[in-house]
Amino acid sequence: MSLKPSHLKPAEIVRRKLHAAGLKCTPQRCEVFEEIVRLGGHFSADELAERLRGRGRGRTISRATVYRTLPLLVQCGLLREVLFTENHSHYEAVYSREHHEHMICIKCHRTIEFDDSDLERLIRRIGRAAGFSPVSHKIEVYGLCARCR
Amino acid sequence: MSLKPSHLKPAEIVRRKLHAAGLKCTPQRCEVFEEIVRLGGHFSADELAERLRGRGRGRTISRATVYRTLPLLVQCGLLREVLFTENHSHYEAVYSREHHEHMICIKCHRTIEFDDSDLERLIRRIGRAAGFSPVSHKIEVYGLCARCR
DNA sequence: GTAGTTGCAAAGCGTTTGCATGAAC
DNA sequence: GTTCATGCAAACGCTTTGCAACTAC
Repeated sequence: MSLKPSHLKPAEIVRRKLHAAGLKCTPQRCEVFEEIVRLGGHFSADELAERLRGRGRGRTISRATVYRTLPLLVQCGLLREVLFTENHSHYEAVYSREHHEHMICIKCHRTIEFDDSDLERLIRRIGRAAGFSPVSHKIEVYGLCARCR
Repeated sequence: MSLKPSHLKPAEIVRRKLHAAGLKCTPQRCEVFEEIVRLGGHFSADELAERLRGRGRGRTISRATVYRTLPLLVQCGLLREVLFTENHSHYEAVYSREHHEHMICIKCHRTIEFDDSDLERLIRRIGRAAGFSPVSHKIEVYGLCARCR
């Protein structure tokens, strides 16, 4: 990431990123991203739409707009998709978070985030060895968390 | 896997596994599994239901039965879920296939299967280090395949 | 002014479920 | 005979879309 999020407001980040991608910046898109930053973790499109429906300061943000905006934010590198275990998309902000993977407890469904540089390196090496140019990846480990064992 | 699939017909495999799990063995369940073995790769529930609808030798297999059967086959270790990129479940047979991960081309959407023992070992080690008892995992690497570069 | 975005409501699609019938054990 | 599986059709929940009004640029 070239932008230093800590020095910029979410609204400004999203404005720059959208423009960089040749997309228009609208109040709705800003508010979608601001809400994502506010909630700070994983979320489903539906969940987010629900939060924004109540939160409409003056204007309402329709479910359709949320669904249309999220793929755009992924496209301009502000979000990524995660946790495809359930049958609907989940996202999280790339902004202000380091890359990480997920461990998911098969009993309590809590998720633990982790990162491991050896793992990252190995994944890239394996990809290249297969004639592949790795761009991104997703690792999910299922098992019992410390509390549930 | 304790069963040696190469020595047994799919119908026999599924019969044993279902009984071992205390589930009934029905012609429909056998045919579902036979069709899965026949097609040999990934598939969605819907896709499979479609194939089985035409294929009904004598009896038809309803979409509902397919949807009800797949989780049972996962439960008794014959299938696993994979590729959650799309918004519907995908499965593949565990039978006769070694554990493997997926690389997915972001351009042509072809998938390449791979396996790496270092990677497997590392994943398990990281899990344990976090106080986690890893049971299974899923790795998806996205990028450009050799042909699309 | 133009191209693109929004909200609404309706449609879409994969999946699940209630119920009466039927089959496995 | 009892318990569980099946097929059908209807319901479900998340997501997408057509359209007319509106807004960023």
